[in-house]
Amino acid sequence: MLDPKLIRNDLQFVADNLKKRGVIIDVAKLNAIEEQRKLLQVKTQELQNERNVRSKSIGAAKASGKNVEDLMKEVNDLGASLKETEEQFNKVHAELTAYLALLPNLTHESVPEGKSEEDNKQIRVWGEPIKFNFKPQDHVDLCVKKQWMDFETAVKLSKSRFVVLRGPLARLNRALIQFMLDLHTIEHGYQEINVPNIVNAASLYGTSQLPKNKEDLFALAGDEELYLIPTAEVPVTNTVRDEIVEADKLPIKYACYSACYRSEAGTYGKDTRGMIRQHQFEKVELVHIVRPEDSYAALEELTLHAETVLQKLKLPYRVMALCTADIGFAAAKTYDLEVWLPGQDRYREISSCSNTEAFQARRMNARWRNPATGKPESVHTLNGSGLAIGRTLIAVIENYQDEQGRIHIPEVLQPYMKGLKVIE
RNA sequence: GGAGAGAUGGCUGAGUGGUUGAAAGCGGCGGUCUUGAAAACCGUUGAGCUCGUAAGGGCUCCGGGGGUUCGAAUCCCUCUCUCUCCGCCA
Repeated sequence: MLDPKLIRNDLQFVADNLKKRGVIIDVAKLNAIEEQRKLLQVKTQELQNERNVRSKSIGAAKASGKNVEDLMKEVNDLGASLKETEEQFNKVHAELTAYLALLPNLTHESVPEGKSEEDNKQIRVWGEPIKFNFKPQDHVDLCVKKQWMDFETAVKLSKSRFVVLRGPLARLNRALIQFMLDLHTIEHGYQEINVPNIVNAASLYGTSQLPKNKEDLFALAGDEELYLIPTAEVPVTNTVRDEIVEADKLPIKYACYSACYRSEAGTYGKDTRGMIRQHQFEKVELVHIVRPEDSYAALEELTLHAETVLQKLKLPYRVMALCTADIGFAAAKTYDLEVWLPGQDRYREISSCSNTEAFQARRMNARWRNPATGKPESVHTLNGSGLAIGRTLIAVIENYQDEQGRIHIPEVLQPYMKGLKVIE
């Protein structure tokens, strides 16, 4: 949610910023609705005040034994017009709130302007794509015939876009999870957290997967409105919903392993081969809750923490600053990490690190007590993958293959594989 | 799944229709005393919205939503959650 005060005071500024995303808002119409809201709110409050004052006088009159019938009749008439004004106000207010909930975050001034993902800006490159002296295979060719990776059985069990992992690959998958959690908790100072994988609508509204991106979610059948999490960002960030965090508790840094579930609506025919795009995948998510003045330093830090995973695995990657056309709904600024995949002969997204500033915090009513003012103020929230497990697994498989189709185990993972150096 | 009890401010807890945004205690903050600290004493201490240049007004909130009433923390309906007992269960 954008700052309502900013909407009121400088709507043109908001409109100009959103235009860079390709979002056009009707400034005149919005201003008119806002004007209405103000009028009705003031009128409602005036009538409420009158009712309160008169009702109190009835109490006083009654206590002194006077006849109160005329007084009561007067206030009764007042009640009707109050009710009507209240209803009008509620309607306008709800309309305004619903509209604002659909507006994305403003982008930071450092975000490159663009028209499509083509305009994302490369920030830095780490490592170089390996030159194989044979034709590298992709993860599907490397793993399916050995039955380490089994898409057919997954379809039988569920449907397309699921996978079954077996034996050494299942173990390698687990090793990656362990390695990442250890790295972030022991070396990067994160607190490990384990959270529900099923959440309510309020949580999804808080991190802004609702109301706008409902079609990307798996909803549970039943009387209650519940959803599978599309990312641990939802439950982890919502831990501070409706809280006032004391200043000395900040920054809060959580590392969370979880499965993620996405319907991938609108991606038919995209990445249908292999386990690049699945309905269910695993991820170690990083979340920061910080003071507003610290959030851009925190974004750099969080991104570096995600990069460290790739560096320790010796996987070549590049960092991209998403442009105004490609950046997510809640984000003010986003870096994507893209890992080199020899099987596709290109870089693919493996992590997305975003500063949402106070956008989610306002929706969640997540605040901290600013010692400078003594008042509760919105925190800033950040999130990033550190990293997506499935895609990291693919990257390891494809980058660490040899001519015989064996997969070598990266050094940092060997302790998690009982010292195993190669799987074949 | 069945039966019962409950949800009040940072916490404990009073309040069952009329100056109650809410007693009291604890905690927090400020002060007096003290070399310092503790104790004691005094003061202070919820959030959101809104009008106003300001000073200062006003509105809303006692788990959520709805209703009754001139007036609701207090009465009614409903939902959610918590606790106790029974059953089931990883």
